[in-house]
Amino acid sequence: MCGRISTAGISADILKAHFDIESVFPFTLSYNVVPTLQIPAIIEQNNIRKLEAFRWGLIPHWARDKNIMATAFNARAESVVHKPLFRESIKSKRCLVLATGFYEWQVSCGKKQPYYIFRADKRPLAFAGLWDVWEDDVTGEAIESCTIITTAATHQMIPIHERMPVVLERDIYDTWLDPEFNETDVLQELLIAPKQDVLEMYPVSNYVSNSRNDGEECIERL
DNA sequence: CCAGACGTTGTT
DNA sequence: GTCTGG
DNA sequence: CCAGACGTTGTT
DNA sequence: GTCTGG
Repeated sequence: MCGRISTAGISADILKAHFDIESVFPFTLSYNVVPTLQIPAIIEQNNIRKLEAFRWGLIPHWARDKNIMATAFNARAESVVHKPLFRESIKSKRCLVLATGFYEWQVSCGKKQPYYIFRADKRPLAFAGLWDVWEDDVTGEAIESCTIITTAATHQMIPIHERMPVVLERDIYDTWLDPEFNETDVLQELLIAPKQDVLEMYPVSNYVSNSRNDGEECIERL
């Protein structure tokens, strides 16, 4: 799993209804959302922000230069609580990264077949995410960055890929978004046991494999 | 103590 | 910032 | 993550 | 092979 996700079909009203949020930002629908584009995110309770402002890949506030952790594009649920890179964010800078679905490439016989994966109930997915703010000592430039947490694939996903993003359920949102809550053992429990049978998937064309491509064709069933 | 690392995926 | 390795 | 580029000079 | 852009 990586940053290739889709916001196809999400609207502000849908987000309000599903996430119990009072205000949302205006944003653009995208079928093939790459890490730096319009991925909505909820940061803390009742405060939803456009992830466009965020850089994909967590840059911890203590990083000497902003490129040092360019490859922290995912965090593993199994270790996120203990890793120096994530241990601060996991305590008080958790967020939800919202999408209607994501893509994963199944490799067999050396060929890659992309799949579109989404909730069977058609609701938006809420990925468990982390964020942080990094400031340049010299220029004062501030960069907000984020990442999502991955876990072992559910039995449904296994045929396609070994890992998948942590998809949180509605009853978890409040706890996950509460910056005061920092019982890391409880948080880890939430992450490592993904709910089964929540997702549905179908193969899509290779059109989506080029991240410059966007539009309905990305999620058309083959 | 100080210095240096701090990450994941996928592929080999 | 905080942990690990030496 | 995957796909695609990977370069410079001079001219508009 | 490795980096960049999306």
